[in-house]
Amino acid sequence: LIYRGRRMINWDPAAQTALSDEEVVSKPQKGNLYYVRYEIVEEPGRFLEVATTRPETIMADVAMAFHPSDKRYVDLIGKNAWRPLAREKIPIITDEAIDPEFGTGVLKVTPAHDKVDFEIGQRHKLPVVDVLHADGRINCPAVPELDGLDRFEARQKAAELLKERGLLSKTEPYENNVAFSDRSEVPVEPRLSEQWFLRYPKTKEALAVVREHLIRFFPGHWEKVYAQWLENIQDWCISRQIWWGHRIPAWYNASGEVRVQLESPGNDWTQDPDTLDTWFSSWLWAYETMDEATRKKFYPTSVLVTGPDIIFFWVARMIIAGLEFKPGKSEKIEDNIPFHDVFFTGIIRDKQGRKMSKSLGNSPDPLELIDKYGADGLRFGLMRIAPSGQDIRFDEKQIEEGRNFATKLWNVARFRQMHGPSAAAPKIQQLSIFAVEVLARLNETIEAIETAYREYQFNTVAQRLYDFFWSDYCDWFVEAAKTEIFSEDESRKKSALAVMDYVLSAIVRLLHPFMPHITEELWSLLGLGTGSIQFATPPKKIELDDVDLAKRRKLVSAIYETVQAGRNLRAEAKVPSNKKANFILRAAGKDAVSELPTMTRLLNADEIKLDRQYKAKPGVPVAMTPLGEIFLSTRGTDKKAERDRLDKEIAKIEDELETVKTKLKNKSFVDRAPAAVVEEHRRRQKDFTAQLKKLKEARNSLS
RNA sequence: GCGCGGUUAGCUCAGUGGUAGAGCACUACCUUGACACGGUAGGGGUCAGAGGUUCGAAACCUCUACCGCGCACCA
Repeated sequence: LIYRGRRMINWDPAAQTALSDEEVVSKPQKGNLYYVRYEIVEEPGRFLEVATTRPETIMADVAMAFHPSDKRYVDLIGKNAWRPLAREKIPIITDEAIDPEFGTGVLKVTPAHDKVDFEIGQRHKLPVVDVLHADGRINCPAVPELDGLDRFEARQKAAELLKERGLLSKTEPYENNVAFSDRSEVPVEPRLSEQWFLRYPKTKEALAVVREHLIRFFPGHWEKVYAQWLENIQDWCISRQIWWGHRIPAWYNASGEVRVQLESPGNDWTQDPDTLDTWFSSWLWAYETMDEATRKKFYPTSVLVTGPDIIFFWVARMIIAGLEFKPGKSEKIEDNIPFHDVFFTGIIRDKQGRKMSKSLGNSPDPLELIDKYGADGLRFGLMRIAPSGQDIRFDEKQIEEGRNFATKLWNVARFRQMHGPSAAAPKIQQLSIFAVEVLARLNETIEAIETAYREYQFNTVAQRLYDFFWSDYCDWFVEAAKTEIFSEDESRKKSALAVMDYVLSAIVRLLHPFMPHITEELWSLLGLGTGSIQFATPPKKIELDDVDLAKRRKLVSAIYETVQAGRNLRAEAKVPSNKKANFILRAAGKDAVSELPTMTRLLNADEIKLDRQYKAKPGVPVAMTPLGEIFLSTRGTDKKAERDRLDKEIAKIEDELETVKTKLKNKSFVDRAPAAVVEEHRRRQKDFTAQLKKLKEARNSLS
């Protein structure tokens, strides 16, 4: 598997070490394309022109080449050209690797400094002439003007030399991709060098365990990236000419023998001075962190959480290492894989979409963010915007939302604390319909969260908790429950507080992974762990089957809708928020009678009069609700304003009615759509028609 | 060149076939007995474009455009 060999590798001239393919990144670079003339030895005065970006390596040219089918140069096959720097005869050959479309269709073959050229050299048994030092300076005493110069200075100088000699016909600006060292950020040199390599074992198995989902990737599309890498995998150059890292356990003696072992074989042996690629050490991490006996038994990791940028460096290699090297390897392949799930996080980018980096200085300081928004605010804000597998565009606004959420949580707890102890857990049948509603929604939230957790959708978990807490709990339940909390009836009050506690404790526990500090604090401050209600961790869905759940929930949503319609009337009629208003409800049934006090509170009303016979004066603002018509009796009559409002409302509903009608007239829809969908449309048609009739009556009374 | 994402409100983004959503920003009203880091109401979208599948498409399929990323090439 592991061998030492002399091959073309990626060389970092700044760090002066070999690199693996994964440590090389290509970047577009602006440069020049130099058109250089090589004189034909056999035909003085005739020149072969070649386009190159690297005139400083001309001294290392060992041949000129073009594509065998290229008719322009056929007569030159077998002839020679004069190398213009370090003048020497070099053969003219043909090779399939040359692209006739590029430049002049002629390539200068420089096996020492280019991978493709090296391969051409091998095919044609050409020599390798190396004209670079390890640090990237020119090594060519034959051309004293260039010898010792840095490769980039030499490029300029070489072009000047050629120009002086009339061998440079033109220079064009040119942009190409240049391979850079990820480590030193300088262009890499392809270099023939003696290094240690690994021929990857178990690549087929590594592909299979992911394809067959013994290891699952989240999100799944990274499987394809992983597969693509494994399918095109090349041997891994594992030796580094740097001093930090594990020293390579290879020993040499004077007669050229090599031994690979941990201990020195004897005095006349010297150890390889090189170290191992840091990832060659890291890929053993899954089991090598444990002692000898333990690592034979199991892997401690079930889930690997990491960034997709190290899928090749680490994830893929850990899988391979597990399959090949796991101590106490089992017959069963699933026992040898180092983890079962891999969760790829997004990479946090700045507002412009750039990766955060020290050199750009675009990373926010976490400590400053914590100062401003709190540790929990930061954590929650981040979790809520962490989309599965997408990169995250960082915006401080989103952390601010996290802080606001934490403040909201703190404040509702403070409100709760002002109202003393709660009762023992009340029977479901005795709860208000609003309490039943919030408990039902808590159940739905718990269910949704569990599903999301299973798929590592942490943003969904955070979002569901955010919505449930802020909207269902604070905006609706707590506001509705104030009727009972502020009532004289102690038992009703305590029973409402008990539900507040129950739901709040569930919220605190569900939020704990996202906001550990504030939830811990509230848990003890509010005594949520010591009350009379027994709490399950994690919170379980509460049993609601024994009440007439659907009926109660339908009434709650009718009430909430009516409240919203009433609030809208207030706002439209410009009744200031701090002024009490009066409403009249012309309702068909009496379901809502017992809930009028709560509706009155939610509407900031003096009273809501239930009047089945109410004859509205023309111009009294009215809205249609599931409970009936609600009138805003506070504002006398402004016929014009009311007419405009009704017209707008009528137009809106007519529009929706039209959509529904069209669908129901469509025979294929009625025949083919699921019965429930058709039923839903029929119900809406009925509702809209009824609403429209009443709205039009009100409208007509105004004209 | 091959592959993977993306394109939804001014901004950042949710949304896996059935009435287009959230937060911020914006407009109006409000410091009312938890909260102005707040409450209530409202305005704002032919869901990048074209074609197809379907009773029905933001969603599924095909193509195109643009943005981002990876791999390969890069004389």
